[in-house]
Amino acid sequence: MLRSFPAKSAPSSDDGDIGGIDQIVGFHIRLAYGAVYRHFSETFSDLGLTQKQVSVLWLIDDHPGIAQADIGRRLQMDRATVMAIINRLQKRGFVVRGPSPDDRRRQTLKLTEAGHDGLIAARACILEHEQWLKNRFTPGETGMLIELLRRIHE
Amino acid sequence: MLRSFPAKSAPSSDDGDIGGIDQIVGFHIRLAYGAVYRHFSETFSDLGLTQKQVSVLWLIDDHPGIAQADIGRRLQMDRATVMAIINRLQKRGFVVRGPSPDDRRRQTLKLTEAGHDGLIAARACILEHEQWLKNRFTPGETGMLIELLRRIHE
DNA sequence: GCCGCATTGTATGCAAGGCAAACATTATTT
DNA sequence: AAATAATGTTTGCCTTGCATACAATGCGGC
Repeated sequence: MLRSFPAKSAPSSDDGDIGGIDQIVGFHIRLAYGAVYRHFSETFSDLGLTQKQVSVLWLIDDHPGIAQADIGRRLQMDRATVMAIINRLQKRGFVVRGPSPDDRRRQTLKLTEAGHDGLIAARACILEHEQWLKNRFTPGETGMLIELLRRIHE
Repeated sequence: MLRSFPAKSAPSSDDGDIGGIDQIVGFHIRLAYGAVYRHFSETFSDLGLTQKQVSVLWLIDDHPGIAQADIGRRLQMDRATVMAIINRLQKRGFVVRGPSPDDRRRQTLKLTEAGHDGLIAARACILEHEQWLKNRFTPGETGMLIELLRRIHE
C-alpha cells in the first residue's frame, strides 16, 4: 500500500477502491475518455463511424476545401494519421480529394452527398451521446468542465 | 496558408476556431486526453512505459496477488486487453504470474524486483507529468476537475 | 533569378489498445 | 447432476499514433 503521492485528504487508504492512483488527474482523464469512447462506439455501431472520423467529417463540413494538414493542426493529429483517416473516409465514399487552386501541394477536401448524409445521421447520434454525458452535470458544471479541459489541450 | 478560414455557414453562433463541434463535451475530452497522452509519452520515452502499463504496475503494487479480471474491472479494460498488457509486462520481467491458493482459475500477479524499480522510476515521472497538468489549475479547480471526471467513468 | 528550407501529401512499417469470438478449466448455482 | 458463470488464453481484425522516408511544391534570403 505505498502511497507516495500527495494524499491530501486521502480517501480510501484502505483497499476500498483504487490505490493512491486515484489522486492522479491524468488517470481520471484516461478513464473518462475510455468511458466516453465506449459509449460512443455503442451509439455509433450502426453507422460504423469512430470519434475521429466524425470529427473530421464535421470539420470538413464546417470548412469545405480544408486541407489535411489543417485538419491535423486543428484536431492535433499527425499528418500520417490524418492520411489514414481520410483514406478510410474516401474509401467509403464520404469525402473527395481535389486540387487546390492556389497551392499545388495541397488537396482540398469536400464531403460527398453520402458524407453529408452520414454527418447528418452522426449529429443525431452525437446529440444522444452528449445527452448521456451531460446528464451528469448541471449546465454550469458542463461549462466549467469544458473550460478546464480546454486549458489542457489548448 | 489558410490562416483566415472562410468560416462559412456556421451553424452555431460563437465558433472561434472550430465549428460547432467545440460545444461538444466529448470532443474536449478527446482532445485533452490526446494532449495528456502525448505529454505522457514524451515524459516516459526513456522508461518505455505507457499509461496503461504504469497504471497496471501501480495497481499490482497496491494489491499484490490481484487477478487479471480484477485489473480489468478496476481499469475498465477487456480481459483480452489486460492479457496483452500483462504479457508485455511479463516479457519485460516486471510481473510474474502465479497460482491462486483458493481459486484455480485465477492467476495471482506480483511485481518482480525490476517491476518495483520500474514503478518507482515511473512515479517520479508521473509527478513531473502531473505537475505539467496541474500547473493550469488552482488546487480547487483540480479537485473540481477530478470530481467531474469521476462522474463520467464511475 | 537561384538555392536552401519549409510545407504538403504520400507510402510503409511498427507498437499499442480495443474488442469480438472461440475454447478449456474451474466455481457456483440450480 | 446439469446448467451457468467466471477466468485465463489465443486469434484475428480494426483504429490510432508515430517515425521515417520521399517527391513535389512554395517561399524567403541572397
